[in-house]
Amino acid sequence: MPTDTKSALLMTAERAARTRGFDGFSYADLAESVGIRKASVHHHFPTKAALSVALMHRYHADKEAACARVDAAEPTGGARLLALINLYREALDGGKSLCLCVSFSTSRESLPSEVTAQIGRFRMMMIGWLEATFEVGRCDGTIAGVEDPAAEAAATLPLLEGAQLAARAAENPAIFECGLKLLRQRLT
Amino acid sequence: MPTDTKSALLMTAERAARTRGFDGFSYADLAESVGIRKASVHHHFPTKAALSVALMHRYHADKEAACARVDAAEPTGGARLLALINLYREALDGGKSLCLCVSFSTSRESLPSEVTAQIGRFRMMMIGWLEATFEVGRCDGTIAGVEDPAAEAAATLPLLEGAQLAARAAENPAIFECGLKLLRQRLT
DNA sequence: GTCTATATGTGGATAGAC
DNA sequence: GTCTATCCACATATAGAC
Repeated sequence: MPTDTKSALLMTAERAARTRGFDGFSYADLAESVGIRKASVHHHFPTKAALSVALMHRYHADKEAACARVDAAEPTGGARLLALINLYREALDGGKSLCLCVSFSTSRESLPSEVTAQIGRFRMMMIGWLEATFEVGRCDGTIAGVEDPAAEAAATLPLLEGAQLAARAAENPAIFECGLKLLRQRLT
Repeated sequence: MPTDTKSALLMTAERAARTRGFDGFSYADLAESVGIRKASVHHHFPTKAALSVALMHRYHADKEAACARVDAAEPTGGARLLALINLYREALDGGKSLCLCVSFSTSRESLPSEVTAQIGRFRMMMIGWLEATFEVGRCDGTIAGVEDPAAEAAATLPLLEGAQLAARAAENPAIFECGLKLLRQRLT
């Protein structure tokens, strides 16, 4: 059996939000992509606000699972951080898209307050993972020059997100690489 | 004599774009703020695309001048970089607004390609200034640990922009401070 | 330069039949 | 669950008078 309609809508909506922004797609767009009518989209997600909450919820769970997989696959702090950088590069999709967190952060006014709260929780989760990763890297020596893991974590997430935003604005992934060069040089 | 209508429109539009995004304000909003009618706004800026170009043009010139003033006022690299950080914090306006470059970067789909090009030129200008500043700081010893001024510059602009974006998303300026803590500790 | 009036399109959302 | 049909609000933009 093919993917059910609700999942197809979530997938299509996430891609659209990440490439064109939350205001950049409409129920009409989703309907056409999935092959149903506008009214049917409203059956699955009564309002666009409800859709945004569902998207962010799924995104948080997905990324948290991805970080756990990185921890399981990579023993060193340096390798883990490199894996996260790679995830952000992949999300950039050659300069055409952003991660959902950055995309939603830029659409603040159009989103319900619940999504604002979800964004905050997502960033806290990511910074927590980064802090633990820098701590591991400090101990095993695979990340150079770490003195304050919490401060490193608080700086690394905005760097990743800002580099992604700049690269997408120019539709040029090289900008992402330039921004991350310094950090990458610290990894063994 | 009071500010002329065109300047008033640019000022109002920039504030609106920075707090609510380019898609977050309409000609009706501008008209009401300035005290004229929608059709009169079109007299000054025929299309919203033309308005966006004018905004970005003015913004580039303003920021370039601000950097020049910093250079004139501060002799050391560390003091100059600190002054730039302060400019980005002020643009955050307590967590309510972004700098125009970040705001426009997030509205890519709604903007004419000329603005995309302007954004690219703006970032090149800023990275050039940052590279020169890191070089000065490296020589005079007021920025610690500088080995590659170009890489530092390429990392610092996305950090500033990403930290601003995250702080605005949560409407919490403390997030900006946390992100910049590490960099600030390197300044004398 | 500013106005009234209007054209035209599109957005999110709902009612009610099948 | 999906459809047709429709509502209403608001967006950008234009025509033409003053």
